[in-house]
Amino acid sequence: MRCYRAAVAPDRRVPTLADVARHAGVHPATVSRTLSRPELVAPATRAAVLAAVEALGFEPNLPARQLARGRTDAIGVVVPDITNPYFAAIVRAVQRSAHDLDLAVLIADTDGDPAAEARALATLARQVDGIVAVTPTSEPDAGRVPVVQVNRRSRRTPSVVVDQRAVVDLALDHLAALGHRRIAVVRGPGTYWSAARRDRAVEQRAERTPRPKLRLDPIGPVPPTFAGGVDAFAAATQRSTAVVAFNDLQAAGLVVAAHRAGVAVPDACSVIGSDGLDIAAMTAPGLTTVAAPLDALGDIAVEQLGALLRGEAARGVVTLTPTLVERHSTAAPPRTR
Amino acid sequence: MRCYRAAVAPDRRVPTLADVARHAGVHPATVSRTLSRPELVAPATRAAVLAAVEALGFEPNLPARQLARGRTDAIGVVVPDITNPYFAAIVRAVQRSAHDLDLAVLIADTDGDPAAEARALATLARQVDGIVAVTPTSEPDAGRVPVVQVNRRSRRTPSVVVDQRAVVDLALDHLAALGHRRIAVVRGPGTYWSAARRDRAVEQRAERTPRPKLRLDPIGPVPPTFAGGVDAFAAATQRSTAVVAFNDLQAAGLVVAAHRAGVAVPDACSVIGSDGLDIAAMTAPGLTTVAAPLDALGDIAVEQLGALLRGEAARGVVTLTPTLVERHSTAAPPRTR
DNA sequence: TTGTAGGCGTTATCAC
DNA sequence: GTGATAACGCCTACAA
Repeated sequence: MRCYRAAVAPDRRVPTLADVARHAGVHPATVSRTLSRPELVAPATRAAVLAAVEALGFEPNLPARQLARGRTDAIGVVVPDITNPYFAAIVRAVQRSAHDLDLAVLIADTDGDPAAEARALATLARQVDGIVAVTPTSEPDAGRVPVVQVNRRSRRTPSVVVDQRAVVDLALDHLAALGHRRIAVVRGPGTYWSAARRDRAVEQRAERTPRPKLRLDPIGPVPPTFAGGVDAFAAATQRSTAVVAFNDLQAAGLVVAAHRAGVAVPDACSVIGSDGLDIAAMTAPGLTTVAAPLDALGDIAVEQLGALLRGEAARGVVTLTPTLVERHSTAAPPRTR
Repeated sequence: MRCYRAAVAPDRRVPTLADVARHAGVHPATVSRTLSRPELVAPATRAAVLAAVEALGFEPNLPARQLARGRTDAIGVVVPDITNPYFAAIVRAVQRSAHDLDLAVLIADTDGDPAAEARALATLARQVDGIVAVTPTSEPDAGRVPVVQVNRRSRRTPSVVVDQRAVVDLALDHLAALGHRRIAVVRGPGTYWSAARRDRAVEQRAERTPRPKLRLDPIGPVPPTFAGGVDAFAAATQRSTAVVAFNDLQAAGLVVAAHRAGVAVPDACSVIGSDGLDIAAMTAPGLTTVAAPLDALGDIAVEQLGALLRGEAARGVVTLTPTLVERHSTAAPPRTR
């Protein structure tokens, strides 16, 4: 069996600023300046320095730079589960935006465990300048570094959230327009900030009683997973002609459970999801869903964090508006046909 | 609107080793020792130091430590797209294993762009001790830091791969046992190492002609996506009674396309996926699939990298064996019923 | 425009 | 067992 070893440079250690300076015949400080503030250095020396940098293949040692500068130029992002497409989408957006700001991204996956979350925060806090926390179930405390929260608002930190009332209205208005009058609304976990928020929106909607008047059946709380959706199907379709899921995973579960039960979607039962994940397009029929602006969620979180890092004030709470994506899991209720 | 600023400690700067030393009435070196090699310090002093650490809320400055130690205790992982559940699963595994080794994880998402990939590698290489590269389309060159590749073998670096021949055999044997004799095999992108590998396995299988003799229809190359699967459906079912997809995303697309075309799965057409993602359980019918040991892929990659970092030799190539997960997208071909 | 010098916070090698 | 001291590699007033 072939074996491999770390490719240790056989003789030459990695070049430092001093090496470059020697090679270019200038002082180390000049090299440093050439790299960080080129405009402060004469074109001729600059060229010489850059040539030397090139020749030696010099790359600044980041820990040294971080130590001297007092910052890491990295941010952390903590999510419960990176394999959940919802969080993956946010992480991707964060990663991109951070990259545009020349910030590295450290990631921590907490498995949804509050203890792991606290640990992750503490660990991250020591090696990044700021943190984007996507922690549905608990409020993060990162100690010294600034935090921006996604999908949870708090008094202590800026945050960017999705307007849950708009989610509810978009879903219910759509179903109402199709002719549904009795609608099951699947609740998310009681521990989720956004679920609590949505519950309230549903209650308020019931109180506001806009026309047409809807009868709303709260179901659950139900885990925000595919399995949760499967399990909730029976209860959800007991009395209602349509179901609003807490998220797309649940909605996909509902659709599959309907299929198994021989219930036609959307003809016998409408299902509407939430989040607008890619998988919503991958069910049969394709899922009508209330799409959250996932990229924007991440982008704005990073933007806010960037402002904080520059010492600027960040807006307290940014509320993003969802949009309805119509596919084929919703239609008029059976009796009106 | 409420505004927030970075929580700058109003008066007290963050405590350093020297502060702790002063507080405990010992020399800074003793504090350092207490933290990194407690067994070398007298119990009494140790207690005093730890008390001081506690009292001041001291946490070592990582960049300083990294500079002094000459290592970062972090690894990087680069993937084409973190929102692809396949890569997300690997990242999760990497993240966990790394955590167990007290290594932080930096993540880079390259969007499948080779240029971005090279950039990501270069950037990562400067801030981590090693890299796990999941780059299906190209061979990474990270310069000075050791690299372990996932799902691609190379002469230069250790790697951990899935046995593509076993994937092919598992899928074809399963279909053959059900009675299928003419089977479409959807090819992955020509740029993927694993796709090339699988193509070869398919060819070899055709040559080996085990009984029963199968007629294999290669389809594509087809993008390894849901849309790719949808598009490939017509061609794949032209002449065959079963389709082997390149991965689960494609398989899900095939199933949905079948549904749209009014073709019953598995009664009229069997579909088998590959990878064993969560979404394979989320289609209707549930996807029979050849599951790759995704967690093991990540775990072993980190393990190998860990060995490299400790200066030990790593095994050259670790080949992992997939397993068949039977669900409900495969059945006997129509004519045998 | 460039050089000087001190410091960033920790570790490691010595003596004591 | 503990203290002194010199790196680690870079940055940045400040001086020239």
